[in-house]
Amino acid sequence: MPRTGRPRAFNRDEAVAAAMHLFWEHGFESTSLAQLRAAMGNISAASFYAAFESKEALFHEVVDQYISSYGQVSESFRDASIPSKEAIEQGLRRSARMQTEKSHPLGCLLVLSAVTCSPEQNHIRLMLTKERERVRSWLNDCIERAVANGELPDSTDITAMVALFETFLQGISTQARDNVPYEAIDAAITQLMSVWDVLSGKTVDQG
Amino acid sequence: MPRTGRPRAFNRDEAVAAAMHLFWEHGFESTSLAQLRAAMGNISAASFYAAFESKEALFHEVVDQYISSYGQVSESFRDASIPSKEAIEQGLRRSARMQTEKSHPLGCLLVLSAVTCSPEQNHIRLMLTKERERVRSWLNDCIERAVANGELPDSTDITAMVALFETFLQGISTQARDNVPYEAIDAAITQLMSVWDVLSGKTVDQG
DNA sequence: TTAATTCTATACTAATTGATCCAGAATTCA
DNA sequence: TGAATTCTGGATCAATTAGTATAGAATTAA
Repeated sequence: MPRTGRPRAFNRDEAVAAAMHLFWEHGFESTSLAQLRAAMGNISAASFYAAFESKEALFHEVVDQYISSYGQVSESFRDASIPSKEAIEQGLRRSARMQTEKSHPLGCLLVLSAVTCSPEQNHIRLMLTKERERVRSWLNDCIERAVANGELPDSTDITAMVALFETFLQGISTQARDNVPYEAIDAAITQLMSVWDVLSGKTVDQG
Repeated sequence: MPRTGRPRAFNRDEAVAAAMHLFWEHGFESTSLAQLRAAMGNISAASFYAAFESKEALFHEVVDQYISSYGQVSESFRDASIPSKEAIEQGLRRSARMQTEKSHPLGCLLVLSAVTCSPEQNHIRLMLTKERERVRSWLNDCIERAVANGELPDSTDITAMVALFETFLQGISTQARDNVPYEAIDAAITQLMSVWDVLSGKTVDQG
């Protein structure tokens, strides 16, 4: 927020959004500064570094921006006001829908943009791992809640259920990248949720 | 197979294996030629190009090698000699075990080594997508078999079931990378397979 | 009007990227 | 032995990588 000085010639928020799309599509390392600067409005290297400090600092900003926008779909897992089953189902369906939207790159930025990287950039990968672990802990809490309030029996293997839903959730990214349509993933979620009914002891009759 | 000429000073198979580990760990683009040459026995650039033609050609060779070794775990999906449920369960458990082994990089090379890449290398990504589609078609055939022989009812939503298992399968790569232990994924597979029993009309009693 | 401040254009850096060239070394075959 | 063949060491290539230095332009506050 400079009170004085020459005003910036480009829109910072728009520039970050453009960078997000590039990082999302191509990953952190495979996105070059030249591409970034071009997409951010053909800004000069000097302008870039004056505004964002470094490629890595920009990426951090992009991740924050992603989490507080597209990433909100997984907030469903934290919604304690609805049954845990609903929370999980909603989180999965919203994730699948968001990740298959055509208005932005396919899949999840937190899963895709640095699953692999060079040793020098490993801290970037670990940073995204930490973000994924946050989501995992929400899923864990959600299922613990279900056991606590009787939605699921005490004998529930919580670790297994967390791994079940999180593995599926993370798989959506690759599915989306491979152009599997939303409808197919959505139908798979319907099947997946029947695991819950089996556990909760409901009589399930499908077929 | 040269009949004459100066013999190669390094073991070609070992070199390919070393390259596989690097591509697997860091991905296609993030693995540099310098790293490759170092890991392949400190061979010179000339030796590298004489033996492998290019980085891309080497990667193709690595993918072939991977498919006919570690990748064999998904051959279970093609095993028509056992019930489809068993085939799928076995394929998933073997994949989970292989991908969490400590003797090589975590996760699946076909899923991880080029999910994202620069536009110039997009054909590499598409090549791996095709390999994943082969596995998908095996899963599809496997489930169609189950419906054909009465293992699953005619009303089964085949697309949904394929998407269910394949999404989970692909999610294992990220889970493995995030150091989720085999036991947790294995327990998740147990839960996942109960979807099959629900569909097939078995009375399921867990909990 | 002037000083302080902040941004931008241009040129540039050192290091690294994948890849090539060439001279010489090591082998087989005749 | 000598010719043909194949590999290796070392120098080199143009292009690209992330990032910087500098000078001047554009703004605000006094």
